[in-house]
Amino acid sequence: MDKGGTAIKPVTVYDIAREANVSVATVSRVINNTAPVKQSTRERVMELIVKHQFQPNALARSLYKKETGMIGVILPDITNPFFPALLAGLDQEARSKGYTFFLCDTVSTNGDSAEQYVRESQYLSILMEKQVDGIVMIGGRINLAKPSKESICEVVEASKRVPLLLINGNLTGGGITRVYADELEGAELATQHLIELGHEHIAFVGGYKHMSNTIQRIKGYLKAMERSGLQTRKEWIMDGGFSVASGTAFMNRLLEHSERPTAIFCANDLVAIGVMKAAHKAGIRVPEELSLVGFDDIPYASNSIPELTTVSLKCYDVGRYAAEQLHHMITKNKFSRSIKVRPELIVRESTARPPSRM
Amino acid sequence: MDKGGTAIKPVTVYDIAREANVSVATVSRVINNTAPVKQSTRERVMELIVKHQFQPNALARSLYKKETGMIGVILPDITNPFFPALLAGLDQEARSKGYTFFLCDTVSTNGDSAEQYVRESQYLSILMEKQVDGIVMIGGRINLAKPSKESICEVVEASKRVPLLLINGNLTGGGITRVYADELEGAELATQHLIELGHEHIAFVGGYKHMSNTIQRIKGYLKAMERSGLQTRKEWIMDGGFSVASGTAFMNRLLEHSERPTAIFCANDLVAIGVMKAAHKAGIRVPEELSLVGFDDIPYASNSIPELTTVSLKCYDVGRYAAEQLHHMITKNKFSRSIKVRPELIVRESTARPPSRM
DNA sequence: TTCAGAAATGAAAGCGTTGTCAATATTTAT
DNA sequence: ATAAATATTGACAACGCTTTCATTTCTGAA
Repeated sequence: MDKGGTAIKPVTVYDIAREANVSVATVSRVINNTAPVKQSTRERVMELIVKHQFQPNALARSLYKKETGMIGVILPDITNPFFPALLAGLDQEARSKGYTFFLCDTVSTNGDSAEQYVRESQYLSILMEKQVDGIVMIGGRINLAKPSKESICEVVEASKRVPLLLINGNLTGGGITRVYADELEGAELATQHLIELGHEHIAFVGGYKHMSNTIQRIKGYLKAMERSGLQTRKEWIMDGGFSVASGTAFMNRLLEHSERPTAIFCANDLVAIGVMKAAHKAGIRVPEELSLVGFDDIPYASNSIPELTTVSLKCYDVGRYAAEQLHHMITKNKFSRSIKVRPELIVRESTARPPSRM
Repeated sequence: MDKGGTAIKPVTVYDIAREANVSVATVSRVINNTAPVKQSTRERVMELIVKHQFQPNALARSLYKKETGMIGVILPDITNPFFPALLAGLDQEARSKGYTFFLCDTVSTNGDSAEQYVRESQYLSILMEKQVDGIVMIGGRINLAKPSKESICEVVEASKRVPLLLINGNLTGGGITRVYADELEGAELATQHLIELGHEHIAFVGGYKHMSNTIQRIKGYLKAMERSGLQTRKEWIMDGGFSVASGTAFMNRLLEHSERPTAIFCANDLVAIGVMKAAHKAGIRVPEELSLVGFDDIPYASNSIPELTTVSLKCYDVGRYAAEQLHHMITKNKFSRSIKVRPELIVRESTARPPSRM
């Protein structure tokens, strides 16, 4: 247990107390301003504290106080540009309330989602053992269209022990508080935009049909199409990925047929960018010959050429609300109500009227 | 301190011990396999542990053992696509050794760097109070060309109390262990590549001259230019940002003059993308009329149209080495030697021979 | 049966804080 | 000067765990 050599022996309240000729209680009082201390002794203690650069041991404090000021965040992949905005919102709000984050990225290097799920479980345990004040879960298993019985059980069980909040995802049972974006409405918005521009042949590509977010987006797309009495085609609804690479693959598959849609609604921005690349390579101009709308409004969406029309899920707001709700759950220990946040269409350059028929 | 209502009263070793009719010592022994326990009692205790889903309190354990298994990471902005790869490397290596991360993002919402620096200090304190086993600092103040006396002092002071490792940055004094990419060599590589393609008129744009990374990159650029006896011009060396927006601004400024470079080496990929956008708007084709090389090899570099030639700083490796070194410092308590990792040129589509003169 | 040695267990100290409660020092009022 | 306040302070238990050291229980050999 001893690490030998170079480390300075940490100074404790006892050291300070001894040297200042007071009791540890008094030292504690000046540190925390928790009770009046005579001016002269306060100064004496303070001096020693700065002299020794004394830093109270948060473990001991938390052990006694039963609060750590830490919030654990479990997310599937920090690399996904979708998350930083969410985290920024969470952070902003949580920091102002004195919390600090414990980030747990469950991404598996080999992309194996089974491995990812076990890491979610592991982190859930670790966070509880570390006595975090609350836990936020984003994506991963809770994002499955059909979460397994065990997943639900595990999360519900955890939520009984520690304030736990779900962001986005699909774990609606068990009375767990959620803060989530209305993906269905977002998809409707996107599709409606295309329709209003005059498009009638609209494809949907991207995502995974076993994930709830994809299902919601497809539902929204279908709803908008139906409302306008527009036909949809099986071959024009494709899933199989959220990446740029999958986007180019989708587009290339679309290109194999003689008939092509005049607009594509992509499951997310990355896919849209992939589609844009493939279109570019095939000599198809966006938006003149092909309109594209993405989803998520990742920072890069405004960097592409042309800039991408997309729908913002208001991640920053989602994060803020989540932190607010969680704080409420921690301090009042109530199950808060779930919050749905409404998305917003961001029109940029990748959409236009369809090419006129000849 | 009581949070009332819904929370389950946590079960402790005492509860298990009482119900199993053994002492807490025995319970501890079966949990940690730290001494032989009779098979029958081990089973009895185990049963109760799973029955109550007992989870030992990591605070109490760490308090006694003086180790938390946590590594604190202080970085300036998780949003910067440069970091995820670094973190992935760190994470991969550190997790295998049983550590878990404590991520501290010091970004300030209003972009005020002064605020950022105080947050670095705050986090440094918080991490030490939370008794992390080690700390990794990336970017921020340590990245300044001239770090302030106080910064250096503070970091050196911290490094005396806890194993501390710097990634990249410029805090070379004080005998602090660093793991860093050789930015100078990277810049040389990039410039050399352009020169070998036949370019003679090469500009450097981006970065901030008060930051050490920018200075290194400019140095490497100048070194390569000089070696080949190529002229450089004051107006073709511009700094002022690392963002896409600043990139387009640089390009537009370049466009104001009648003479233009045939190639631009950008301080990072984001700037390169901004330049590319501005070039596209001005009707200048990349790479036919203008070659572009970026720096960092962020994931997006291969998503742009055309794909960006850039230099990889081997972030993943840097992260892995850092975790290795830090682990060594934690367990052996030695100051490890600093490690320099060599960058690599990634040739993609944004560079070509210069347009032939007419 | 008896005893040495091994195996299994328990009691209690400590890790570094905070908070309670009682004791002491200092004022203020009489 | 003295009693009755009030303002400061200290001793100690508690937080939940691990580990040391001593004790008890068991094993097999004499």
